[in-house]
Amino acid sequence: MEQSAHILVVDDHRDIRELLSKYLSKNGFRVSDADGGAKMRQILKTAAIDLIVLDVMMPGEDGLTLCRYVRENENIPVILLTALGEETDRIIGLEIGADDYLTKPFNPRELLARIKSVLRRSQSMPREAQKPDEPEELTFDDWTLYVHQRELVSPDGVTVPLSAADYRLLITFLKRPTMVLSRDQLLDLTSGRTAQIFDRSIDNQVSRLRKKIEEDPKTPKMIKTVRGGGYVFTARVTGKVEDAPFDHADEEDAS
Amino acid sequence: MEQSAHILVVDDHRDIRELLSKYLSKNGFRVSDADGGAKMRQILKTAAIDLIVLDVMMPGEDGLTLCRYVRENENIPVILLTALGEETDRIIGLEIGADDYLTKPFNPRELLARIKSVLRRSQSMPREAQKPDEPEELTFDDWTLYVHQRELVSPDGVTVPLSAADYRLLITFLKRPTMVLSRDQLLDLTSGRTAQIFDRSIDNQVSRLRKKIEEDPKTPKMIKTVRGGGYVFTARVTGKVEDAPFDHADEEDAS
DNA sequence: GCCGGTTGATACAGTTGGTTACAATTTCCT
DNA sequence: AGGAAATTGTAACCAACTGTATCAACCGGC
Repeated sequence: MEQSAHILVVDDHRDIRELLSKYLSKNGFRVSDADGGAKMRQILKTAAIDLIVLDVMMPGEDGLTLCRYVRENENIPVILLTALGEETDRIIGLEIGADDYLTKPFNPRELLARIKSVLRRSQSMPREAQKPDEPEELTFDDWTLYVHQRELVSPDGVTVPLSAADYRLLITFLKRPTMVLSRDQLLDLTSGRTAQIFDRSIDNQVSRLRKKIEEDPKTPKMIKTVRGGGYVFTARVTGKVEDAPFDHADEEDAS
Repeated sequence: MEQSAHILVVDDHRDIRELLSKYLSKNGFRVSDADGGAKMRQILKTAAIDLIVLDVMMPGEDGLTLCRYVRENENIPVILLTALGEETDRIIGLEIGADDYLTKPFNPRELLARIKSVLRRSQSMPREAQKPDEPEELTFDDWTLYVHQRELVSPDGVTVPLSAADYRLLITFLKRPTMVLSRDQLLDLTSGRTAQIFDRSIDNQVSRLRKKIEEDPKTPKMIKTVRGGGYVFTARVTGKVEDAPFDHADEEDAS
């Protein structure tokens, strides 16, 4: 982290984005911006963002949703911008895991101060440590997924190659065992996309993953279908946390 | 896939209940209401509730207590109604796990907006929190249903394949043994649908399930018909809880 | 550019479950 | 008791849903 931090500004108002971008870059930050969730996710995939400034009030996916998404899928501090009096948002925002918030209208200098403070905090105390008990190995039905290595080892000890999509789908399931996940949710959780009308890509992905991990893919034991509902991961999952301070090789999803 | 969400309004004032019920159903929601904790619990047993609107100020069990109860026993988002200025309640409410709150007096349209927002959030991002003490195995008359695995094993130890609908119906019964459930309730509990006039799908589903688990489907021992009333599951059900193996915390540490 | 691997789209076959229709059963009413 | 009406059981049908083979677009690495 020798060079300046890279800030992502997410706001639906173009003028605010431009204002903030200009102001922040004048103050030595690298800045990207996004007008909504889709763009945000795209940028997160292609750039190493250090901090996100996120407006709560946005059409479509609101800021809280996106904040939670970031929390779930990335490891990047978030500062929320809330409208005056939206105390709910403020409190919920912090509960969801925002690192700070600012009430609009705000003084840009104030934002600058918060950004520096949050960056200082998150650098001195790597968030990896804050993120409680992120398991390093996940075991299910005699299989083991070594999360950091993205390596899946079968009950016989054979390493099964997982493609990027396989891995994303599998870990999405492993984090939510026994929970029925709709295709929409799976699509959102694995690739951040929203489903097209006749989108069958999740079915395909499930089918492919089943071929790799199910003994008999025709009668799956672990990934069960819920007609009209989606899929469930039914095997018992146990997570093992090692106390290795590790830098996330994990966040760079397929770019 | 979704039809209209089913909202439960809990308030001790009859006029508020009626007002909200009317307003919400006019806006396309299905609504039930309860005047207190007892009724609330009863409804939660017999209907598939998607969201609860809960008044904090109530005689007897207050809203915060009930909110905590819901959090611990169900997986349903809660919106709290608090009196003006009761900031304590609000904050405690959110800490207890309410998903939003509204200060009385409020504009019904505001409530509507919050409801939609919470529903959107809870649908796009399923909460990972799991209900504690959820039985893992349910045994009835020498049969065993492995809940997480969605697998049913007969007295001879044979695994009987259950379709998604079979499973939903069976577990609905197993959770409510000796309770007469009307077709309407069963339909709501199994698929969240509301019955059409000549809806016989539950009868069919019962018939199909009987063929799988009754020794003699013509004279059922477990799923009995209550003419004019619905169906009852009459076998004795015992549940076995294994200690939760993996309480994966992606739950954020409250600041 | 070529090659192996990955992933989404498409197509088609196999399943599921809601609907319908009708038979069987129960209730109710003379 | 006899018969009509209401209720329930279930077979059969079919639309909707799901599994997966196949193909095409794409991507990274030589």
